[in-house]
Amino acid sequence: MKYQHHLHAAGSPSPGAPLNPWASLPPTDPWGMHQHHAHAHAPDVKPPAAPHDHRHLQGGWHAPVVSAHYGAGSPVALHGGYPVPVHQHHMLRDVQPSPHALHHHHALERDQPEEDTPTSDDLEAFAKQFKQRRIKLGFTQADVGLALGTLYGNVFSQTTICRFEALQLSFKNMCKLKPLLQKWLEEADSTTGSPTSIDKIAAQGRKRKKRTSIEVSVKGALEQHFHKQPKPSAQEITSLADSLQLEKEVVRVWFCNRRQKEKRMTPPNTLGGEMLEGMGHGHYAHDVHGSPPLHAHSPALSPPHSQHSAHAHAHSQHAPHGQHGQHPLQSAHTLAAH
DNA sequence: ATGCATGAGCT
DNA sequence: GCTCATGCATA
Repeated sequence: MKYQHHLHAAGSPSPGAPLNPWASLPPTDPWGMHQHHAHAHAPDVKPPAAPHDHRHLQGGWHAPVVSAHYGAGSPVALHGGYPVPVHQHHMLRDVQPSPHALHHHHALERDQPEEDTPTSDDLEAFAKQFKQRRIKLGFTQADVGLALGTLYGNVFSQTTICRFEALQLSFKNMCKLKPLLQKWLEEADSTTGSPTSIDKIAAQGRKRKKRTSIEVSVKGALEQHFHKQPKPSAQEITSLADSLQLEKEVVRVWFCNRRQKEKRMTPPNTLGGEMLEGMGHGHYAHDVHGSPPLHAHSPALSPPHSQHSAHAHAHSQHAPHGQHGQHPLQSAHTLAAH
């Protein structure tokens, strides 16, 4: 029960959407934020008012109610505060279509596939195109994230932009972000040459747990268990955590994150070291950095079929398997010294 | 570029 | 307690 319910409105984010009237911050701040500006430029910004305004994502992200007093008065304030090589616009919009971009339509203008749900291939093509142009224009992933906030009210981190470009988000998530990035691309394109600096506010102050680093050997053990039981019970987690000498919470989160990975568009390689036998040369099924061969229908890949049943019950939680059997074989290797 | 983490929203 | 979107911190 995930996708079915509310179908996203990814198709039309209504380009004509009025610019957000920057609202003011709500009095309630779950974030102990109140920190003065961190001049220069903070690594990233996080609107204190709405960390991530998910009030109801995918139902069609609504308008921005983000707060933030970005000193941006202009609708188009990009650049984060570093020299931006202002390039001239040129470049065609057409950038190497996928070898299989066969749309019996016109091979031209393949921006908005139709008006609704894009296909995995559309996303893949767009992501690639996006990255290319972004770079040509001289923007970093962080810049784009910020610009989106200034432009539409939804700020995103470098991480998210990066993951979008690498197709490391769920299909649904990709669909949600595409329209925004697409719009940004247009804006950035027509604005090539109007550097506007904005202020970033540094809202931080949250006490985040220090990232616990899990040893490789331990990760291997976790991977192994994951293959046997992707969704261990609380009890199993406890004992597993115990035997691995990790906090239960850490283990629980690890599994959650691991599961999420399985659902990305670009599936993780759960390869052990099993393919080293027999073949003296390792040749992976696919190149992680070159041409993503993501073509098998993975759970996250299957676009929500144009089904408009207002009721859900078919839960797609399933585990379609099909490409699922990536082989558990994970060498446990060395013991963990601790 | 990614690993671990937080949190909203559901169940 | 899970899923999902998202990001700080880090490699």
